Amino acid sequence: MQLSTRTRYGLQAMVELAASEGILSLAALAQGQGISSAYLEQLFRALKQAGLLRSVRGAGGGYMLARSAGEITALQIVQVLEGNSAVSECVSGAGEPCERACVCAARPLFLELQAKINAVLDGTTLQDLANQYNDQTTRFQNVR
Amino acid sequence: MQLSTRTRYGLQAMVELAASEGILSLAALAQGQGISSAYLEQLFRALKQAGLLRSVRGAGGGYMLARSAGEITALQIVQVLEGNSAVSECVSGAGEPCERACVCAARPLFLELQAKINAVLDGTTLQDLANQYNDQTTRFQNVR
DNA sequence: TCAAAACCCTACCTGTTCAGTAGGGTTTAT
DNA sequence: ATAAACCCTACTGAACAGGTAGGGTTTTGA
Repeated sequence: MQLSTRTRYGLQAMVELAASEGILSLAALAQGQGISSAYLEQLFRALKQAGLLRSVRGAGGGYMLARSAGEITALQIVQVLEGNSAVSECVSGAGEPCERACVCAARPLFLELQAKINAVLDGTTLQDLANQYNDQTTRFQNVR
Repeated sequence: MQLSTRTRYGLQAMVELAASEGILSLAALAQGQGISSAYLEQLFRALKQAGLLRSVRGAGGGYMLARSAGEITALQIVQVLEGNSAVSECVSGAGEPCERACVCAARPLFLELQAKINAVLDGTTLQDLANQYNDQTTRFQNVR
């Protein structure tokens, strides 16, 4: 039931991009999160192919959001990075339900669960997260 | 993000027990779901240790719910069968948040997600699922 | 009584996935 | 032209999911 680290790292890096409102290099982002840039690169490649990121090559280059932060939802990011985002195969939109669907005792529960999860993810944009992130960081710095 | 088959099978079997309102043998339940009784047994042992099931040994024995179906929630079952029921370590009630919690961009999202998931699971009892199951089965039989 | 049904328990196995590394390419600013 | 930075493929090691195997012990019912 856990989200993968791919998703966690990817989300965090996307929020940093949203908060910085500009271009950031892979190396800078990776260092900020304490992971290797090679690993973060894999995640960013997937996000780029999905149309959520744009990249600028060459010295001084880096990554930036392909759209405004308010137009990118957590759901979009999760769907790209999480291999299997459905709670159970039988409720993944694409595939057909399992052959026992019409007698599956748990399916109504799974459907409800999936709906709520998607609602939360789809209702949260990078802008929302970036705002919270800024508040949090500010408070944190004040405390120090 | 998927639930394990342990959880799915366990839930389904528990609902069957709730719907039958009596004692059922492991063999009968396993056959009903098309899995081996040895596998289902593992799940049931865990559920028994957690106080959700009672067993009767010997010929003619089997398993039954330890409490009424209305008093057993999906959350209880999931927590027993799903090794790691939290969306992310940093929001699992027991452990402390990760060392980056106060600067984690994604934590507010994870907290909200976890809360909604738990609300759905905790708000669903075996009785609810058994009712839906009976309705469904009845309709299905009528169609045939 | 005694055999079979049924629960009880511990190991083990096997394939997949996660998490991450390695290492070489190509583009571009300076 | 050189170094920064993105681009891409392949591989690896550990953990876990999803079972199987095989031997107990308890109890019923003929």
